[in-house]
Amino acid sequence: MKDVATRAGVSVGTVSRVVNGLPNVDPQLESRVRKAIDELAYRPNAVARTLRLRRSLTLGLVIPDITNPYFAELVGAVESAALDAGYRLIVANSMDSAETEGMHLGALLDYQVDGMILAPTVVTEHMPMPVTIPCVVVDRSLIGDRADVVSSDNRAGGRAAAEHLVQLGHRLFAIITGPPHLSVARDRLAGFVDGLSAAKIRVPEPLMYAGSFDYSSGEEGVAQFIQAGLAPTAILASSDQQAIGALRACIDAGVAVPADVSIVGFDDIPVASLVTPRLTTVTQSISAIGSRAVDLVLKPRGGAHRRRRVVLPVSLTVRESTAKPGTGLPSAGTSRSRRRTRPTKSKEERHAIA
Amino acid sequence: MKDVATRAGVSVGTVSRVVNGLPNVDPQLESRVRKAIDELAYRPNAVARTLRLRRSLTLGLVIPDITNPYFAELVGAVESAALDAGYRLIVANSMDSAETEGMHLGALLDYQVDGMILAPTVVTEHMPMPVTIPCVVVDRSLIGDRADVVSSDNRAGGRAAAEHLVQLGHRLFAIITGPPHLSVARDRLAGFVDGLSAAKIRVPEPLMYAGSFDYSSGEEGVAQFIQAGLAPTAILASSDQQAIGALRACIDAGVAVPADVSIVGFDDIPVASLVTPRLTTVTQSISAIGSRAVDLVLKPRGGAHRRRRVVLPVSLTVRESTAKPGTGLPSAGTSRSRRRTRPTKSKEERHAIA
DNA sequence: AACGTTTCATGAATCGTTTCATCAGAGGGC
DNA sequence: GCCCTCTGATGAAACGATTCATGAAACGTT
Repeated sequence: MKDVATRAGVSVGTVSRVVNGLPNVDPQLESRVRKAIDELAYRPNAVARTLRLRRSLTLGLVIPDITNPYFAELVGAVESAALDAGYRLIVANSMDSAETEGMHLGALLDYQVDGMILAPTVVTEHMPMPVTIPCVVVDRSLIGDRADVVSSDNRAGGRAAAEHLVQLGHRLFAIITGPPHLSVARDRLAGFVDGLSAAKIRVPEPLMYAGSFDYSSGEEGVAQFIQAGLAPTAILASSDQQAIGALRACIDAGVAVPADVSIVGFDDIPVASLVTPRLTTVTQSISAIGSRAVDLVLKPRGGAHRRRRVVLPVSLTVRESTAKPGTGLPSAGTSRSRRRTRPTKSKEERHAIA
Repeated sequence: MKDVATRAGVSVGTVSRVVNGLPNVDPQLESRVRKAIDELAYRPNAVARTLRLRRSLTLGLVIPDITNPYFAELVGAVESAALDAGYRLIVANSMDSAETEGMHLGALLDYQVDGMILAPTVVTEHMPMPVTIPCVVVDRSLIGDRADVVSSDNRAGGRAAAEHLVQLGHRLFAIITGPPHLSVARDRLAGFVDGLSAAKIRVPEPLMYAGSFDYSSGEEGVAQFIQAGLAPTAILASSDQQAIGALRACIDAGVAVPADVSIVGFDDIPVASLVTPRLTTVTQSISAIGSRAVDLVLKPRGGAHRRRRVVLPVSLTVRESTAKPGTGLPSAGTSRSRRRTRPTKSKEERHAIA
């Protein structure tokens, strides 16, 4: 900037005013300055600007796992909302580790981000929650925390999924839930239970499986249900990844979906409409979550107000993975299932290439 | 920092030396300073430090589409490699737009990142390539560019995929390629052609479809092949997303995979082993790409050297989507395919939830 | 006692911006 | 000619860290 100033024969102050489009600058000088800027290919140093302005025009986003398609979508949504608002975004990935998460949080603070959006991995009461900058939690909410929250109406979604299956005639259900300490998981489960108990249905203990939201939990859940030998005709999964894993396990066990067993997922990630059968699932509007979160973080509530809580509507998308009740899952010990329970490893060959 | 200094009764210089663990500081003073730091919950301002040090300990990564599972994995790999090297990562998403990409590039430069890793959307000769900081291109390489490159051995992968199918007995192939201006797409195609021409096989024009790497290109490709009416028995896709889309289209057209038609993908994204049938595909080691890229960017070549090029080996993972040749794709006009060509829209219902 | 070394602490300059107080000059009104 | 106002440009002081030259004390050696 100093170089630009000397080249244009003005002071740095004037260059600054040209760059920022402030008034009170002689048109002739302005063009001289612009010329110098072009010639020197000058670009303002955002770090110095941040230091002086004490705002970085940057938001931080911390997510548990970028590899999860749901969060990948969330990143996209938040980034474009932030961009629209004139902010840039730093994404950090905690890899489901509380420690990494805390590290990222601190680093983002050190980086002077103007606000933070986070989808926490863990509930930590003593999380070093940045009181200094606005902060909103998405998807999952922290217990006893004072941060604003935006999430989908997980409970209503769960209820709708359950009601849909009940309406199709199902009576014996299996449920795959997420990590119990996450509110998303609890809310979805509560929704399932709501919908089922309205029809006086209870789910027996062995037909509940608590895992994480990933593919393998779906497979593990189904393995457990088969062990239980109760032959449920429908599976309520708490994420599409779980549902796809469950689907995989059903097929491996020789169970036809939806003819024998119905499955419903949650989230509506892109691949949900590509698997066979296409997944019936609860779709949430990720772009709405992203833009509301950015809204909240950028328009902080006045000090005294209570924490804000935005709950966004979801919808049920009925595709091909649900139908009238069939024969249900097989029991362990059936030759059919015993023979084909986990063929994954055995059927995969890996060939190095010279 | 000044506050810490006055509270501990020392100068800011001393505080700085304590914080950075520099020698020549009296143990007694040091403990006073540490106490003050704790009491004031002082955290160093990374922005000021960057300004002074002229390095941010930060790397930038620009990718075309975070929603693509391949890039999501890449982000994870690069981030953990960067973290291991003591750097943090800013990820930017160009959403497949050259303009956004340029914007992000500039913004990262303004942010004084110490190095840049990019998977460019477009080949722009006059891309404002940052000569000022080290920069490496991953996955795709720019034509005529001077940046270092790390990528998988796409050509060998393509060849292996083709040879695998030839070996199974296939003679009539269809190929789905990626955007022709991307070197990844060209290399994979060249590999397919290598493998096929070794067996004296040529692919007729109507059985080549050039799309992007996403799901829908796979579906569109199969639609075109069916129109062509040549009944190929195997499909070589240039990405797993394409392969999954193609698989979807086959199933919708009543074609059994792999009984009627074999499909092989490329990348080995996580969901590739979950769809039915599990995808035979070329697996690349994304974590290797990530760590090599970080290596290169952090250890810049001396000025005079030629551009470096790292090509990583791939392997062929044989799963369930390939088998001996079957009846092949149906022709357009077959009642079977006509009736069931695009049922997607018709079979999906969306229910709002009160 | 004079001198040289070593060990620590200090203060000031610096990084590249923004912004505020100041000031020079032009123009108008009397 | 004097005073006032207004426009536009300047220089210097921040912002929060690092670092370098300087200097003060302590200690050995001669």
